[in-house]
This record gives sequence, C-alpha cells and structure tokens, in this order.
Amino acid sequence: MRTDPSILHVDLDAFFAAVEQRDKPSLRGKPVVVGGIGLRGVVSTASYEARKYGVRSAMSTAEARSRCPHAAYLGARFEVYRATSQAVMAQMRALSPLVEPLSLDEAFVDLAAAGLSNLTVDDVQAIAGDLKEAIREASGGLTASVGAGTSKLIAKIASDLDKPNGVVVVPPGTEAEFLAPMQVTVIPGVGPATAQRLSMAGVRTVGDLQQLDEEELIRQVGSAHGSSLYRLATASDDRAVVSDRETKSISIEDTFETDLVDRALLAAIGDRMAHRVAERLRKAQLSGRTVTVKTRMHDFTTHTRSSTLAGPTDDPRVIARVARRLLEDSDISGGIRLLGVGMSSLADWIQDDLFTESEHDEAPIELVDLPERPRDRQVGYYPGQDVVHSQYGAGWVWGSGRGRVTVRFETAETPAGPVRTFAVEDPELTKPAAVSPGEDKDTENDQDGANE
DNA sequence: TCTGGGGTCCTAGGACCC
DNA sequence: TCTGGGGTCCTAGGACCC
Repeated sequence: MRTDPSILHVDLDAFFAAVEQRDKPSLRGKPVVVGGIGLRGVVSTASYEARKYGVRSAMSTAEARSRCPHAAYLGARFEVYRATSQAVMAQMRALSPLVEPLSLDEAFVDLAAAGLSNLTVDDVQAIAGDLKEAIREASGGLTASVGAGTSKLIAKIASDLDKPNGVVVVPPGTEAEFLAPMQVTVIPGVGPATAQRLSMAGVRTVGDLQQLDEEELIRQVGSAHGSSLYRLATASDDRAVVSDRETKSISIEDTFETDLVDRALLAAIGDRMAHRVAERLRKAQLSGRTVTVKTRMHDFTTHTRSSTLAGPTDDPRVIARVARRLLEDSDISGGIRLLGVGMSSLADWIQDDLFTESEHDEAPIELVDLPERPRDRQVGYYPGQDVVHSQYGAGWVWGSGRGRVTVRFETAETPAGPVRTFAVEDPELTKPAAVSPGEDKDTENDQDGANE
C-alpha cells in the first residue's frame, strides 16, 4: 500500500451535455439531455440544469421528457466527444506517463509514475487544481472533478463527493474510516443484486462489510466477488494503474423502434452488422475466433448464441455467414427488439501480405466455402454427400467434426495430396458427423451438378 | 409514456482429454 | 462393467460499469 495520496481519479462533469453546451452557447445554463431520442431511447447524460428536474443517466428518454419537457434533447455526437476526450487525456499524460482511461470521460492518473514521491495532501490539492485548469483550457471550458488517495477505490469514490468542479484528497491512514459510513453501493461492482444479498445479511454500509469475515462474504456473494469486496471494504486495495488494457471483444447492436419478426429483414440487418464488426476489427488490427449473436425479445429477455471458429478471422463474409446461422437457430417468434453481432477471443491481426510464400503454405488455417446446410439437418456436413469449394477446386466432404472438415479432391492436386483437412467456421461441425466416409451415397447423383 | 450501446468479469455445466 | 480426478475449452447467462 502507498503512503501518499498519489492516485488521482479524474471525472469530467456531465461530459456529453457539457460538450453540447460548449458548442452551442444558446444551451448554456439550460437543461440539456444527450442520449437516444427515439421511442426507445435512454438518457446518456443530463446537464446539471436538467438533473434538477430528476433527469438521470439510464432513464428512458420518454420519462425524461415528462419530467423536463422544456429541455433540449440531443442525439450523441461521439466523434466530437472522442476528440475532446483525447485532448483532455493528453493533459493527464503531460502530468504522468501512467494514465488509465476508464471511458471517454474518466481516467486514473498515477503520480508516483511521474517520479513524484512523499506527496502531502496539500501537494496533491495543488497538482489537481493545476490539472483541472489545464483540462479547462484544452477542452474549451469543460470542468472536471478530481479525487485522490492511496488507492484506486479511494480516488474514485472521492472524485464523486464534490461534483461538479471539485477536488477531494483523502489523507493517508484515514481510508477505512472514510469508507465506513458509506452505503455498500459506493463500491464499484456492488449493484442492486449484490446490495440486495448483502442487505439480507444485515450489511448496508461499508462499515458493516468491514465487520464481516472473508469466508462469510464469499458465502454471500461468491468467491471472486467476495474476496475482492473484502479487500476493497477494508481499504487494502493495491490494484495498479494500468495504461493500456487490451480489447477483449468488439460488438455492434441496435434496438429497433418496433419489434421485428421478419427473418429475411433480420438476416440482412445481421449481415450489415457483421460487416461493421469486421471493419472495426480491421481498424484495430485484430481478428477474432468467436462470433456471438445477441437477441432481445419483446419481453426484454436476452439470449446469446455463439460459435467459435477453428482460427481467427476478420473476413466480413465469414462473420456474416456464421452470424446468419446463429440467427437461424434463434427463436424470434413474438418479435425481437434488439439484434447484435459481436466478436471475441481476439488475436492480433496479421496483415496478409506480410506472409512470405512459405509461411502461406504452412498457414495453419485454411477456410473452405461450404454448401448451404439444409434446415432439417441436425448435424454438420455429410461425408460423401456434400461438395465444398476451396482454392484447390471442388471436392467431396470426406469426414467432419470439431471445427474441421476433411475434403477429398477428385480433380485437383493439393500440396498434401488428394485428401486435405480444412478448418471451417460451421458451428455444427463441433458435433460429430452423422455418417462415416463411404456411407450414405444414395444422393450422389443429385449432388453432381453442384460440382460444376 | 419502460428499460441504449459499448464493454468487462464471473459462474456453471458439458465435452473432451489425460 | 464401473468408475476416478484435474485441466481446458466452449457456451449461455447474469451482474455491473459508463
């Protein structure tokens, strides 16, 4: 544990709304609500003027409109917020090389990494004041609130205590008593569900939490959550500030104005989402192995279907094809209000032309185009029955299973001979093949035409 | 006037392998 | 014919955050 309050948490005040007020002077001093402005929109950020009327983040825009009809309702302009955020983060990086952004409007700054040591509360007060001034100038007038302490938890909670435009430095050694009177929900990670469970055990404040022993806490909320909660509550939080955390998933989703039931329309929307996901993967120089399709039903129940490929891809056609199959497997009767497509199990993307010729030959993953699988077929591709297309020409499926299909080529020579195994993206191939090679050839004549 | 979009992390069960 | 653990990978769902 540190002995000086060298971790800052910087939080921009009502960020999206403040940017809109900065750019449109007529909105200054007036209630502004930024978020989804459609029928099913929710509030991202309300200006402080709008908060007086009870408008809050995550509230439906419909409710916000009834509470504050005279506010300005604006859709989000993420490109503008991103640019402003970068200017603000640059000010923090000028102060310390170790900055951990949590979102567009929040970051931790580690002053110890800037070579500053033995900082007093007054030192940190002064540093925070200077940083706020630098942020104000760099952002065109935005204010920030800053919290500081010996840990991330303390800094984060402190930044919330004097909003907007405040600075709170928690003196070293006072952390446990600082936390004790607060509700358990001040701890990030304790939401309604956890608060409810803790409350049934008689725990409402962090002080109550401090009285519990770790075993008891783990019984209440599970092992990972319990032990981390125990450490946080007792102010023994030694989590490091980490500057670049790697992306774990990329996804696109959309809530429709009215529930959709038309499979063809949903398939077309899914295709477009798959292409947008692929585009973002390429921009980030990433590729992924797991495709996930998310659906939200009319009654708000949410389902995901996912399929993991044998190798990573950023190919929009591959992602779209897998997404389409996953969507076909999803129940959409009664209509769905949301569709999403995402990619995870991400790996660093390697640009194709960086491969040398020999590396190409040894590339572990080769994909083949598989025929459309008939709706009623329960398992993957049928050996001796299905024809696939590859860079070596067309061939018969010889065997399949576990993300792989073995293909026998009649007309093309492949580097490995007439039989070659490919990785495929078909989720059904994770199940064993229905028939073994050589059997079930009675439809061979029907398939002949497909070979041309 | 119901409930966004982008994420992260955790859990639990089943398949599979040794 | 019955019966092991342990580890890893995958899938689905849920809690939570901004």
